[in-house]
Amino acid sequence: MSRAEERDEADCVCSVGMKLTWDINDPKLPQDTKQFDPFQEWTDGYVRYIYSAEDKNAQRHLSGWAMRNTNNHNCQILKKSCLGVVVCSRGCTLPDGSRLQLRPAICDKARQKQQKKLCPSCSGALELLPCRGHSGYPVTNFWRVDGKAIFFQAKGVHDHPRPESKSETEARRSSVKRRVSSPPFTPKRRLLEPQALGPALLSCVEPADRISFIEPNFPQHYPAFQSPETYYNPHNALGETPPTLQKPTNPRLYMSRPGYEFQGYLTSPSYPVTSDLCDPRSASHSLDQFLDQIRIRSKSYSQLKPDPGSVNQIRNSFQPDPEPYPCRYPSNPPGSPAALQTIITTTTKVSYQPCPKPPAALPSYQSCPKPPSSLPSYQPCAPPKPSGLPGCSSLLEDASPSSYSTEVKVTDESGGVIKSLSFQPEPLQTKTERADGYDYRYAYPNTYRYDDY
DNA sequence: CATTGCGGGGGTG
DNA sequence: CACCCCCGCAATG
Repeated sequence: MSRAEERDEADCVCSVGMKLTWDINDPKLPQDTKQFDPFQEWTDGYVRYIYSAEDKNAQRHLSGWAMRNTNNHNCQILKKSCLGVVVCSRGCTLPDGSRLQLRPAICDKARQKQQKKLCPSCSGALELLPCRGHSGYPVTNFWRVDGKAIFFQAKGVHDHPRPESKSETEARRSSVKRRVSSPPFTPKRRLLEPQALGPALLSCVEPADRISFIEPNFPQHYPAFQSPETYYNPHNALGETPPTLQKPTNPRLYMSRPGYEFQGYLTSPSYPVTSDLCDPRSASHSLDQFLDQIRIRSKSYSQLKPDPGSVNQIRNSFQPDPEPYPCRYPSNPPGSPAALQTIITTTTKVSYQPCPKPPAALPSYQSCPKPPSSLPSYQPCAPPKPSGLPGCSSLLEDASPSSYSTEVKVTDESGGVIKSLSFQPEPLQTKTERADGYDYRYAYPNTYRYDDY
């Protein structure tokens, strides 16, 4: 009966995590969460989820993206940053038409070694496309255990194609090993990413993998069959959980990396700027998103790395924003009224102010050797208890399925205070995401194409 | 051998 | 001070 399932499959427009207003740095996170989000393998954008502490994948802090541990000197919160993706520097096309997009090794050494290898397809050099999706820095994921929940928050929008998922990489490894003893398929393809193999390989090495990785309520991420439409939206194409939670493909994602000349990863400069505003993510006035937009719009595409400095200035002048990120409404066309509403409404953000250290009562993320007295740099934390706002828990309680059972239900999720964004939502034309003619298959080769088979 | 998490430490604005 | 990154270490598989 799983409430979560019911909700996801239905028309929930918002993840449990997004429904509530919280920030990973809050001294107190929403308690008494009654619903959890199904695990999200490929999160992208500024999202938050609340997983059950029982969720294996969440426990492992898994992600489809290659995330490496980053020291944030805060043992309560685990921070990981994206390593990007390893591609063929020639941008060659694999036999099946897709492109090589390997998962960067997490270990620095292993990664260097990995990059010395040659493209299995054209023998060209491999190249690591670093992630700069978060104001010029890699996208970051934060994990924090609190009570029976595992809070997840992501910051940034990946500006590079997806690498193999972890399970794919593992599958490839084991299959490569196996091949040594008895090669079942064409060796050449074997050397390529599993995704290039399509169902064939998957069917032989993936099942267990996938099952272990994907929770019951997790749709398979490699649809056996895909309609032509689906792959326009790589996220959906991958059958990600609540399609609703996935952002529409964003053409700009591949624009900000002018340094790379292989066309495969670049879109035409004439990408629709408006997509930003059509994108639910743009609806947020959170600092991060704000920065992102500024960066994307004002920086010419010629600058590889927006200097973090200027970004920081903006950041500093902007109060940290425990921002209620707007919900996504994937199942809803961006141009639909409901979507529009979602876009233009958002919860009032609470001003941030330094708050007294939580009385060391913070549930420790993991055994934290440090004496509680010296709680590691705890952010200028949390919105002071918005006196006017209902507590999170009560919110939760109220968040009965009925209160958000339709996409149209967009208000009040965070406590009732709603306001419109400072920037006008553009006329929501039913954006054509491929206005630039960009072929997302290359951006997201992981997206199987039905014609591959 | 790779992954994961921890934590010291340097650099920057 | 917050944030970024690098590095090495240890446990684990």
